[in-house]
Amino acid sequence: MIQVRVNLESAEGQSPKKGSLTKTLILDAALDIANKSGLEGITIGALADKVNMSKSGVFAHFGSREELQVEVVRAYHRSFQELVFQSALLKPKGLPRLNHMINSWLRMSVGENTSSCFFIAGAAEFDDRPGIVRDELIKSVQQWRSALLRAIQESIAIGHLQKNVDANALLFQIYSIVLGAHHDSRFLDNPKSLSTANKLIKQILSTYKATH
Amino acid sequence: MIQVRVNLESAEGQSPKKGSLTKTLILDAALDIANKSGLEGITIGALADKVNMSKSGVFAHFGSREELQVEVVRAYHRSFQELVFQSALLKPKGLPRLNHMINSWLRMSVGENTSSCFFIAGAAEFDDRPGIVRDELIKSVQQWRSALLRAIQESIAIGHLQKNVDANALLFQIYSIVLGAHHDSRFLDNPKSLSTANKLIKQILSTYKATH
DNA sequence: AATATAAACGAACGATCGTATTATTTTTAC
DNA sequence: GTAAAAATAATACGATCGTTCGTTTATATT
Repeated sequence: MIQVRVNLESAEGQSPKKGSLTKTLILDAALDIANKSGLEGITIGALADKVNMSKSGVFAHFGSREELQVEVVRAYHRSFQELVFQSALLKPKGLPRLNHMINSWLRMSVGENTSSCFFIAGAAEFDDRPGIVRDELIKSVQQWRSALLRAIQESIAIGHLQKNVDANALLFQIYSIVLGAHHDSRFLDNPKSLSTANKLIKQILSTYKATH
Repeated sequence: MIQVRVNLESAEGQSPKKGSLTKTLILDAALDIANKSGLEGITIGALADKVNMSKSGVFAHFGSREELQVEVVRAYHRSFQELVFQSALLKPKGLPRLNHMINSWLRMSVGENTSSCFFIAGAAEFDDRPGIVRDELIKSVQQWRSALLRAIQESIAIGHLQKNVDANALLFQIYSIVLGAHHDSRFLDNPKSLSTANKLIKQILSTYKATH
């Protein structure tokens, strides 16, 4: 199981300043809540209980609940980058890397635990709610989609996939399958959704595979 | 644009009894709200404003907000049945019927308007919230999936699709694409999502098409 | 027309939420 | 060790929510 944790961004100053320590603690707890109940499930009161602080104490670290949610998205994005994206860069370009990206993303989104992918759950939560949280989510999702698209294009350029493959269409197809797995797993409680998605992606990619 | 309306279920008694009239009115307004803001966007106060009634007046028609939401799901299901499913039965069995089901569903979910498919939006809203609303949603979705599966199986039996097609896998694939289109349209504001989905489904079905 | 029933209202309650204000404690810096 | 600064707490406010209750109005029945 892939677990998301906050990596504190103590880049600039080298004195952690205690305050940023607890802020990390709070964000960690917020990630936990959001994993189970979505970003809208993050309530300052519940968060305060979880970290044994007063509401106002928690609140003071962020200017508003919206800002808190934005920071949660950012924290998740950083972890996602690390766990899914950067680890895929260790794999060789082309299909190996693309496959690795998809697989770890799938495991993260449709894992055996109750957790869920923010990019998917958040999209549904905020698709009709404009604001900075939605903006931050879109930014993250587009970045992730760009990474996937790049991996597809590289697979084509290298010769792993056929030259005439429509990269954008394939991206849409892959993204849809992950959405489908997420849906079947979380909503319909279908335990086979992960393997179904894996099989399907394998099949699709093999269809597009270049004959060498 | 496909518009969802409440068809009052005055099957039993033949005197509409005024009360059920306004109940229909309320459900209609609730459908309107839910289309834009989801089932959780249905608030009794907002609903009362919309139909020019008092909160308690609205409330009295349903035992609770949850019951109200359940009735909204049921009302949507009836309309869905009528607009998408029953109209597809007029088409000949096999691929024509299957295509019709998918197309009207897609138009309904990813139309140019701001509306959204309850089965999709509701799934995301209630995938982590147990209760009677979730149960009702699952019931509806499973019914719709069964109908789609049947259409696929008939297409195979008739000989429109190859005999070795995995019906359940194809169902998953189709459902995922609609989810993807919904996602791209609602969250990413991609205006091409409908045509992308249509093209992809056409391509997939043609791959599985039996050579006759 | 009189009566019984159903529908709608108005006001209030209790809970929860985010947030602002003010005070207190703890940490940091010198 | 002491003063400045940062972190946390205590409290309260206003808003919104679903819900309850007693009353009034409208409809149906005889």
